[in-house]
Amino acid sequence: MNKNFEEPSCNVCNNEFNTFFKKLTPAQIDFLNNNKTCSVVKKGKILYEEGNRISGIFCVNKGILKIYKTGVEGKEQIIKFAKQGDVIGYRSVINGEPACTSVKILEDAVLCHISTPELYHLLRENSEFGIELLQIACKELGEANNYITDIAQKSVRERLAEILLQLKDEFGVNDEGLVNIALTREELANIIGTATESVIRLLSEFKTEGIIELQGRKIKLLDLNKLKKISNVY
Amino acid sequence: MNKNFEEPSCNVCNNEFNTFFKKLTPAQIDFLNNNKTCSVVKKGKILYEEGNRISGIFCVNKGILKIYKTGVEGKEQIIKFAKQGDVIGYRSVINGEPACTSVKILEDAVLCHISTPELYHLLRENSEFGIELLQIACKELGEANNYITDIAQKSVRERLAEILLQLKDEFGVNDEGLVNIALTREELANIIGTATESVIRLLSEFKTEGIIELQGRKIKLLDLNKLKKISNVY
DNA sequence: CGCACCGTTGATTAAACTCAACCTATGTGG
DNA sequence: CCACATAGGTTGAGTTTAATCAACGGTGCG
Repeated sequence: MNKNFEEPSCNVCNNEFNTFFKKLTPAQIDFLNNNKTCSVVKKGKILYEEGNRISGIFCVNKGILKIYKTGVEGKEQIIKFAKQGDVIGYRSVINGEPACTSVKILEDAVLCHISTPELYHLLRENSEFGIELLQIACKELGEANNYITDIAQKSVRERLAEILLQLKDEFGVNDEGLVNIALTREELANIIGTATESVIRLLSEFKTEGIIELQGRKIKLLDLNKLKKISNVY
Repeated sequence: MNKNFEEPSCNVCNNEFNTFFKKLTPAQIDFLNNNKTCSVVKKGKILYEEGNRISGIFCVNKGILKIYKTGVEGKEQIIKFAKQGDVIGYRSVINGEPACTSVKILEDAVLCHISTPELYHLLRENSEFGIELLQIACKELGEANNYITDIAQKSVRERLAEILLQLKDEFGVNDEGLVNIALTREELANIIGTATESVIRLLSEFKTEGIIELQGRKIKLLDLNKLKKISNVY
């Protein structure tokens, strides 16, 4: 845990991102600020693994995190990503269970840790805060349900198109139009639940069809309408 | 809405099932009792559909409900079932969105309706109640994540075996050893995300292998260990 | 009686996985 | 500095799984 950096203030996160603690009183925000512990975590590090007991939740101030499960024969299934303003680990903390996912840092991150007792203190003291967290959980639940339907019913081609659009929406594009997240082909495969080779073949099909452009791991979406059509999203 | 029946009391549900309102004060339980509206809903009825605005949540006092989404080309994807003690509809109410699932009654049900303002009143007044609902949401979220991994990685055979075990755990068996839920072959297919014919073929395989016994729509699991082995659950 | 729904089986097709080989870039140790 | 190892990316061939299409039997109901 590197401490040679300026710790982000909860007020700043609160103002700049759409955080889940926006209903806290100033005094409660101070409480958070005084009790949280922040750290810089380097790319490649594993924050925690499936089965670990975790001592609290993490707020993401900076960076990109990959949240995944390990399925049959060790195959990784990516559940979601977390970035600036997101909170992770609350599921395990709230249910008092070991983590059911692992978390790996994809881009150097700044994370703030709120311990379980501190979280519960705030949840008990401020019911609006609990409602806020409930909203996050319900939002994720809706997304998970959509995802189940997609994986169960759509072809790999449809799912890949859909994921490319989602990644663009979630991470945006840089000034060259490249989507702001660099994933290996294998990681893309582990999101949509397919084999690496299938992703490679489909990406090069999309490229041939002029729908996308590839620059190593970075992808530019050239024809959003075609992608939407392929993905069957309305 | 048939009113010729005895309305269940929240106290009774609270004592007999593991409900999410066990942290309410007696006064708050009274508030619920006085404000809820109960109804008998017959098998086959659709309680609400994807896209509907719903005016509150439902507690299940009796019956079995099927919660599903409509995916590509109208194909149904079953997300989960609800029974005695379960609560449904909270995701939409909390997020202030239209329902993202449809609900159909599979077995005659007794349902109690709590309106959105009443729910929020209790959530604001009693933070422990909010935590309780948060726990339910987090539990479902964990199940959804497991399900995503299963559908993405396991074969149809593995998934069918797993679902049979889950249905037994969730609904139990009657005195003849038959699992207490009657689903059509198509519905089984719509849980695991496959074609009806595939389910039929696999069920008859399992039967030939002496793993299960079929009596119309009712299923008896004869060899749990083999099923666990097939399903790859540890 | 005839229609609708469900269940079943067989034959064929298509989607996607697996396996294998090979290439490139990058990093490591002798 | 070279030899080698490692990880990621790509392509082709062959195989497997599961979907699709089609036909048909049973059951219940208006």
